[in-house]
Amino acid sequence: MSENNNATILLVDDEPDILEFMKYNLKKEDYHVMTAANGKDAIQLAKKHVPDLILLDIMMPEMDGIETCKLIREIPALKETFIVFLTARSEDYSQIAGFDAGADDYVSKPIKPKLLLSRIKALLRRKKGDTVERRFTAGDIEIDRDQYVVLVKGVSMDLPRKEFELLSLLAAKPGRVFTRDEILRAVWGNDVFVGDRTIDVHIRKIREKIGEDSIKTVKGIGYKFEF
Amino acid sequence: MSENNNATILLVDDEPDILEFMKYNLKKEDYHVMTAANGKDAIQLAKKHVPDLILLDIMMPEMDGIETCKLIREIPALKETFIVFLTARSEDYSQIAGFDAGADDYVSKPIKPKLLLSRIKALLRRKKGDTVERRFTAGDIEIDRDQYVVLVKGVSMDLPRKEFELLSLLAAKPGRVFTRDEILRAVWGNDVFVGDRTIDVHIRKIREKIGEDSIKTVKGIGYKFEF
DNA sequence: GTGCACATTAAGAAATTGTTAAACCATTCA
DNA sequence: TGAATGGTTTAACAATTTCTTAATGTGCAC
Repeated sequence: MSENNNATILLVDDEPDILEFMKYNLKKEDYHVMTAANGKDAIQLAKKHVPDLILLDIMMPEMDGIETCKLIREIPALKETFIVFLTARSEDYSQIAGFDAGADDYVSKPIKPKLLLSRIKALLRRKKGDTVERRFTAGDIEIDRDQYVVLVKGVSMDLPRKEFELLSLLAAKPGRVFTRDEILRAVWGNDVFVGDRTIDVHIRKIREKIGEDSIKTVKGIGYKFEF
Repeated sequence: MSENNNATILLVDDEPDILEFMKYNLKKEDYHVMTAANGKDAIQLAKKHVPDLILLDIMMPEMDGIETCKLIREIPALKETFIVFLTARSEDYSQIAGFDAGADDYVSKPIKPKLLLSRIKALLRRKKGDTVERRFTAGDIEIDRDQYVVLVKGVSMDLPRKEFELLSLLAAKPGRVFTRDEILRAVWGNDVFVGDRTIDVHIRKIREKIGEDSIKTVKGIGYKFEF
């Protein structure tokens, strides 16, 4: 059974067979798929229907993947879009200069559907441009994203994922109020819908663990972290 | 019981009370402690008896911590020395520009001995400018990548390749969480994809051999090595 | 008092990891 | 070549943890 992946993926490759093959595999996973046979078409399409992720073959006649990638990166509307390069196996990771061009990942041919899908999933899970501090302090709590722990007055405790992300979000900007919508988008992602009370429950658990008045309720708006 | 910390630490602070307090705590842990009340003296001392780590108060009359730090960083003999800033709570992490000046870490006042000590330990554990150590120790396991051997409490045991690489990866950065994706790429390579449970099985075997709680599960994220 | 927004709790759903055994694979050795 | 061996991966299922929901309570504003 496939999950609900409503993300849109743009496939760019000059070989129709590969295009078909990948399209088949992606559709099976409920992704919305668009295809283009060259860089120029790809850019046109991407501008029109902004995709969440672009799978870009490196070797293409006329405009190659690197070139296409650079052009895409200059389009403001596509700032949030992930770009994954498809490379021939022989090409070396460090050689391809794909990352300089603005790629987020690369997968080498021949394509293994399972690998490709897991990579796509991993990318879509994280949000673009999320340059969060790896470690910061707020009052007497300290958050270390590398270790995935929060220290309360120097004592380490580990919160489960949602609690950690939620606290992390609030504590990163002490005093600033986050609306429920903001919290939802940041912690749960753009296309996840959970009940109204779900956030409350997580807040409750955090308060239980790090102190009742660490997180303040701003009625009608949302929550904020204060110290 | 304190371990054998023969590292030398230079304490720099203009407040005698704080100096005493920290000296007491560090000595209790068997560190060799030197103190200085201002930046100038600190530099003199550091040149003479090269310390492993310098604890440097930011706010000091005459020459402040930042300035002192910059000067220290220009002394070749102190290239390997870690510098940790002591900041007042209110000062913001990003504002202090301490990292630009060449600091390796910072701890905010009021000083909590436990936190401070754990930071110091963490720093001293890794050697300055280390990429992938060929040989390193983490808790009571010791890994020698050249000989492909791991010693547990001094007893050598040979793990098969995958287990060795996996343990090696985690133990090289104690405390830091590695996601399954990261582990896959590091141990199996970028192009290989193995089933979801494969990593678990290897983790299990490692735990069997070097102790159940050597590797900690961080649900929803990955694994980390701790001691 | 009524309505609205949030708080609390406990239960069951969902997701993730643990465990085991067996299949698979490559290499060595007779 | 063909067992034998040790290592790796898979698959099935168990165990566990985390998440979400739903029901109910509380307090404040109008």
